Amino acid sequence: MTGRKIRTMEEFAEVSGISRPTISKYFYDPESVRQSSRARIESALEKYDYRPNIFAINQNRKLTKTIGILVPYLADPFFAEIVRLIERQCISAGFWPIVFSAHGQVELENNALATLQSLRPAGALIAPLGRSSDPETVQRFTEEVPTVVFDSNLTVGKAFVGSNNFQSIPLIVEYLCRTGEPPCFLEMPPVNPNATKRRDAFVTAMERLGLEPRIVRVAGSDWDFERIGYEEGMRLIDERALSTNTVLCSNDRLAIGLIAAAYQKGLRVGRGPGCAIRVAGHDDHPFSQFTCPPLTTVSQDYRAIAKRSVEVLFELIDGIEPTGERPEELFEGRLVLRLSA
Amino acid sequence: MTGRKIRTMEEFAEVSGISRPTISKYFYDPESVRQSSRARIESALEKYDYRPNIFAINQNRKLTKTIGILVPYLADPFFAEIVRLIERQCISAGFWPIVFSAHGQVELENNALATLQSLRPAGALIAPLGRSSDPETVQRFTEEVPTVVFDSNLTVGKAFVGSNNFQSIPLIVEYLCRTGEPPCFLEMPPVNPNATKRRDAFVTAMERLGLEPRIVRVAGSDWDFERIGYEEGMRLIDERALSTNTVLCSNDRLAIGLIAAAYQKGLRVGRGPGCAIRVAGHDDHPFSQFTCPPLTTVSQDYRAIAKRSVEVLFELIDGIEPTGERPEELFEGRLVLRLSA
DNA sequence: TTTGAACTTTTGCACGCGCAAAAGAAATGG
DNA sequence: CCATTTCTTTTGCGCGTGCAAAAGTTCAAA
Repeated sequence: MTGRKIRTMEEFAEVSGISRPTISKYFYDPESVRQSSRARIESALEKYDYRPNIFAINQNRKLTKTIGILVPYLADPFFAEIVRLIERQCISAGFWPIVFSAHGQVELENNALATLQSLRPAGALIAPLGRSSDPETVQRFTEEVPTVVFDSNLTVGKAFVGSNNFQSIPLIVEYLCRTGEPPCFLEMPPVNPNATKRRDAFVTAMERLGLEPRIVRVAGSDWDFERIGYEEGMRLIDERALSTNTVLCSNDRLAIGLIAAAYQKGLRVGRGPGCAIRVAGHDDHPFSQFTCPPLTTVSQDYRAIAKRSVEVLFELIDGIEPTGERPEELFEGRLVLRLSA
Repeated sequence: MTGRKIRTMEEFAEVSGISRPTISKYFYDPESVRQSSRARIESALEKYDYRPNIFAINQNRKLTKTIGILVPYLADPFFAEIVRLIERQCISAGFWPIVFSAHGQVELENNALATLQSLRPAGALIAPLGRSSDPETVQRFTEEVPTVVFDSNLTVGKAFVGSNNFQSIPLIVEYLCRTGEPPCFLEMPPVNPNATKRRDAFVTAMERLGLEPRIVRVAGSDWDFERIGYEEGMRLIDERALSTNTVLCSNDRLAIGLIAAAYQKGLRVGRGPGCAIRVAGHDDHPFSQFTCPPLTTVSQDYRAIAKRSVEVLFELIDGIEPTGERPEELFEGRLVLRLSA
């Protein structure tokens, strides 16, 4: 890294001895120029510190290399993890992922969408807030940029990739019924379609087993699930409002809060003798294996969801539009038996 | 939202009846134009859906409204939370935060730095990987863009904002010594300066109390701290290698893993009678209150760190350079007494 | 080995993208 | 009437893209 500062492609063309249009081609796709040219460019790149101006590039190119990722709440370990996987995929495919979080608020989601759109990304992967999303804004966004929706299935975008709640919930319901008292369902705040789908799946599963589905609604409408699970747990235990010793939580974060409440109240959690309550979750989020006891849950297939979302988006970007219905790819959950239920 | 699509500022100037330069001024700072002009522009904005082209703006303006945020590992709840706070601050000040995560890898950190730099941000808030960072790359970055470093104090950038490990660690060490057996120190993988600072602070604190500082080094060099804490905990318990019943972990994530290991091994964690081991952490990260038992720890002042980092950056952006030494602002930890120690 | 036709890649040039900045003139407001 | 604010005009930011001409490459035939 020596030599004078290079500011423009023109200057870089001079010092590298290659014409500017060719340099331009090179930066779009290094494969698209002759080997000898590429070698000369790259050796010049080692001597001079030059990077094309992103803004000038994007202003003129039809297709950007930017990919927008939007999640409802990045501090949620589920999203943190899935974003991590998605980013990795994008980077290794030569794209530039940019992450936005709505932090649970519509205004921020709309804001992020607007910012994202003005970045003119090649495509976007979005997990909308869900219920509190502003449908019009999301809709308008998806009309402008090729979008794959994941996790939370608003019926917008070109495709959806997520988990099959109607497979995963019955899986754990049947397990719980087979091995002990039938569960009641601790319902997460209905922030998105998953919430209601999981509840409905629970009802169906229980009825199919000839059992009465008992649902416990929780107060709160934000993303502070551990707290909600904890507070609701404290209340339920205090008021002896639990009609069964088994609780299926609609997600792991809720379960973590509930387990904390049980601990606080001296209720032993688990499926062994001497245990007062069984707690199960849904998602197998990154920290669920470290609860005490470790959480029995249904995993979401993080890798598959991330991988497939990105694949579908790349197909969209390459102009491969899905024919017929808007495709919805649902991955199956896997039972993760640990000690809490 | 009616009328034809507006594509350029020129067109928008036409339909709003205001000249283009004035419109330009408005978008840079709505306060900078006369009330009556502002009103006319804003009423036009309601009728026509127009947003200036980001790329054209940034290409020409010296000062962007973009602010880069870089953290080493976004799936770490500590960083997720602090990023959330920082983003909020930036947005409410009219800036556009863009978040990057190094995902624990140098190449990705360098990559993010390069991408960020080419976005020509007004400033950046970065928490470097630390030990594995590429000093040259980080250094070069900070020379080009006004940078505040937080959490992990590499001696680059115009300022540092973080926690005072030499205050927080003694705080909890003294508490632990006062209320039971002196602790040993479960050392996090030395991924960044905090790791070694906390260890040194532990040694100093113990020596000041006339006690022998015992350090337990853990294997692993990644950011998978819960797993590391768990595996190391299992090993320590199996081998009866713990010389004391009290363990101070250099961060909460490690402690969460250790508590899980203790649970697995049937060791009751806490400070009450019948407890076999006391575990304490550092950070008070968002989920520490939901461990079983809830984690005794020292809090980092998230809000203060986020707030002050952003403030200092804004001062830098406004041209207020710190005089004299590169300032380092350290916030104090607060003892958070819960049940684990 | 040389030649030459057929291809492929590179070059030089000109134009355009949407906007900022600057400067002087004109309009507005109190 | 003078101080602000706005308008008009010009120049330029750094690069993509299309075009025709030039240079390079390949390969079979001489």
